Amino acid sequence: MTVWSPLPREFYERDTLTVAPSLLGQYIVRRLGEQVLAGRIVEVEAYVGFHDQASHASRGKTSRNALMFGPAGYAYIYFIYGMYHCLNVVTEHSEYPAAILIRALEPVAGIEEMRSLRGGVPDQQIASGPGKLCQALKIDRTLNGIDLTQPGALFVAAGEVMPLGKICSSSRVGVRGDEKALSAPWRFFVCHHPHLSKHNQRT
DNA sequence: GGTTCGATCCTCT
DNA sequence: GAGGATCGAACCT
Repeated sequence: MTVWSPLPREFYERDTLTVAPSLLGQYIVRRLGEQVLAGRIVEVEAYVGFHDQASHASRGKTSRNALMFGPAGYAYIYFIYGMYHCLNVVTEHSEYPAAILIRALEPVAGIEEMRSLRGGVPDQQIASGPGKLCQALKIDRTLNGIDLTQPGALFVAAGEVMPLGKICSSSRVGVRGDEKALSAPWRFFVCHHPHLSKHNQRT
């Protein structure tokens, strides 16, 4: 049985564009009673600061995005398009809005349950997208604000360090905003990994 | 109180 | 590649 050891808060209190690629290779762990579901992070996106037009924080602090303005190491989970949830980890310090969207996982534990939650799609599609991985791990707004540094129902556990040479980046997916927001290469992923979301993979 | 629309995904063409 | 699903937050009036 694998021991899942949560990453400390200090991990998230660094510059968001440093934390984002560092999350690749770490694990998202979801506990459902006795059962443990887990996946290796293979794709993320950074949303940083007051003026990132792609970020929910760009229009100021609201009840929805308040967590982004809070301390690091907590989950910011929101409901989107009437049917999906997205999981973010909050970074940096209080009163500065920053978070990292978890976009894709490679399932590593509880795969049978994840398959079932996803309706039996091929394994490479179980968690290959932000909405999909929330389905696969049974993540919804009831987990919004949970402390990801504590070994509870949802946390991030230490994995292996991803070699720099295996990390690729690109512009972010599905965002709107000014030229800067559209062109910023703030999507990070494991190059050529089979469990990525379906998008162009330029380096 | 009404309208708009989204950090998505699936299905159909 | 286009369109629909489906609903709550945000932003009007």
